[in-house]
Amino acid sequence: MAHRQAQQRRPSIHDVASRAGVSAATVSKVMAGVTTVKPENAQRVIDAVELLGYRIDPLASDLRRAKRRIIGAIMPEFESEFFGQMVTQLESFAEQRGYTLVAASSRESEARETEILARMHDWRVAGVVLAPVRNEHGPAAAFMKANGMTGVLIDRVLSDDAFDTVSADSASASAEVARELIGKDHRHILVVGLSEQAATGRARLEGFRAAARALAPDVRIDVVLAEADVETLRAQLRDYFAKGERPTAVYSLFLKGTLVALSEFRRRGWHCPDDISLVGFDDAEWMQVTWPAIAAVVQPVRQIAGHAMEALFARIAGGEEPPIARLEPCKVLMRESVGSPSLSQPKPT
Amino acid sequence: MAHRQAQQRRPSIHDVASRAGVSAATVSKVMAGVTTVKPENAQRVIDAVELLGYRIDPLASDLRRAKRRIIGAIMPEFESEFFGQMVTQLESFAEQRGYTLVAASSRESEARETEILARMHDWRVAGVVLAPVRNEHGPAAAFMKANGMTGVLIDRVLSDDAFDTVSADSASASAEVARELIGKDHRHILVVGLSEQAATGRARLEGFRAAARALAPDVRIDVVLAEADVETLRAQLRDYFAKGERPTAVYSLFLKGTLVALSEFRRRGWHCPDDISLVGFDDAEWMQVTWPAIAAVVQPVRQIAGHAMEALFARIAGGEEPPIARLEPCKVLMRESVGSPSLSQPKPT
DNA sequence: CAACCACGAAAAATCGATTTACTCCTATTG
DNA sequence: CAATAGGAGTAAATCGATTTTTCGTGGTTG
Repeated sequence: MAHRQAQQRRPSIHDVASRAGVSAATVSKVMAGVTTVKPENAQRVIDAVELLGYRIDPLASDLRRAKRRIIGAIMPEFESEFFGQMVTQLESFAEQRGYTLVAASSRESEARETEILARMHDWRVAGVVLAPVRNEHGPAAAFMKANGMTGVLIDRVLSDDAFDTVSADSASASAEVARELIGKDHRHILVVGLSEQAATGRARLEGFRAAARALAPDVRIDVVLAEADVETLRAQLRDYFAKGERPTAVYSLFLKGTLVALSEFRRRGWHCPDDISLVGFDDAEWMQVTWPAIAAVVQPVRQIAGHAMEALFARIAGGEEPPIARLEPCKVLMRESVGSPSLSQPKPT
Repeated sequence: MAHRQAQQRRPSIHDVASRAGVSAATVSKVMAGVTTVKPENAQRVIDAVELLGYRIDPLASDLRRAKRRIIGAIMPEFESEFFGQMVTQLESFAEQRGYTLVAASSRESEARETEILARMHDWRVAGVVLAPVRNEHGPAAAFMKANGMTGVLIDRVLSDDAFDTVSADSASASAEVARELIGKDHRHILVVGLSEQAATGRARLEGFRAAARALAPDVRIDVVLAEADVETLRAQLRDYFAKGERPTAVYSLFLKGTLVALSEFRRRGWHCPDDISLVGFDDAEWMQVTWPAIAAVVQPVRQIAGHAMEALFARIAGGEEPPIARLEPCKVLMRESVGSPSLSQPKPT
């Protein structure tokens, strides 16, 4: 029945042991790099490993160890550049430390988020990097707390009393956007976003508002916030413009909002920056090749991922310091979608 | 020393067993839904499970079983919408069957690809969904073959003699693009792509060329193919235009190529579709909100993922039929970036 | 020269399940 | 009524490692 020679069972530690004429324990020690093994025996083990092509089964290995070398990552989605890069980075950092990353998408659902977390808990992962759908106060974080899981919260979070958090410095970046827009003489600005991401969204909004008001007390800042759904935001934005409102600039607090704003502009036949200016939080590759190129806040994905993993591994190693909240500085790329309203005639609605 | 109650060990099957007053074997049977258990005992087990919050440890469970319920997925990158959606879909299908998906990015490197594969082999995954960096003839597929791994190849593949393959029907989609462009009176078309993805790229190119020639024998089709690197392609494209070539339309065989084409257009101050038309293989969300909206070939991600998983699980279940090569039909979305050359004056270079 | 120590290696326990093999019992059948 | 079949359950083996315990051998010391 054995028609394929490759189909045979992989060698186990015992196969190596018997081939090298030692016990399995000795093989284990050699593999772990323990020194108390006679050089001659170590060599025989190494030869046997080489000969048989032996590799440790991480599953069996992890079962016995105290801490399993698996890290879980939960992102709201994989489809955007931001989270795509994030997963890539996290995986790469995990790999560097000999951990396996298991990534899952909560698909913007808090219910799924908790389910996935439960499944990761079943795997007894050493730690979790959670980018919550909503914010740090959701059921997922509560679940982690209740079950004594170790983890780090990223992206749509500000700070937490149980977990380290790492996110972009939304407030500072937004303040810089405000400075740019005010500097270009915008005095009527619309901010669009989602109110669900409570803390982060508010930080972006308030950071923007405070900076703008400080520079130009007469500035008018309108706000269109949808609860959670992008399509609702689209409808609200449509209503807003339909009322005849004509801000000279729009600041979107998140990527999808930028897309929605752009598509509304095109519905109305407005062009950036002549008819209206646009800046969005979150950069994407395409934004620099379109015409006009879209101004955006670039989040430091690498730093966020790096510091998140750093914090996580510190906790896994047993760190007991009070949790810290990290804010990573963003870069604001002012591109062609932003101009000065004074230089162009506002088109009638 | 026990300062946190949540920190305690999770209940094992033995804890449940002793609480229910039965043996571990009985608990295992109840969990597996085996019928040969006295209803009364089954109930006691269920109660104990409920009370202790017991959940099976998939690691321990998999160690004992013949087939481990882990699926590996290897993608060239996570940053693009296509692969992001792909991973999301694959994860969701895996989850439906009670499998855990471990995804890794080869970061467009064949060396990494094989490394990752080796690591997945260490985990003794039940199967692998591999989207190879190059094509089906790379070292990764060879590794899988040599080690008797079961797997499915997707995306940058056409067919293989050892593995099932699933990919977009590049040739038909390209033919449709050709029909559209020829129909709009384009007679000088540039195709840009990467030659590394041999088979797929050639299918797209030949599908396009054949259909175009059939409809308009006088059509001139230029081709700019870079070996593997996007920046090289950019340079070659720049050279091409610098020579004074003025095709009326560009067909990009892959997403990054579309980005490169767009950015070269903007360097030269050309606008779509007045100065030049553009169609790209691979759609993205932003393409419908920019001005102009970019025409694109939409790949059926859901179908590809679904059929890949179907094929994979059939193999895992022991299917021994000869491998089949599936081609999923694409949709071509003609958007504003495509126009008729006759309607506009070509701008001098 | 007996007692003790250190070293290296093997034996055995362990991790948390699943599966096999075996033991009771009860019910059916010839 | 003895024999057999089947149901329900348990003890033990197993998966493939790691870790703890035990053991034997030499060398040192009092």
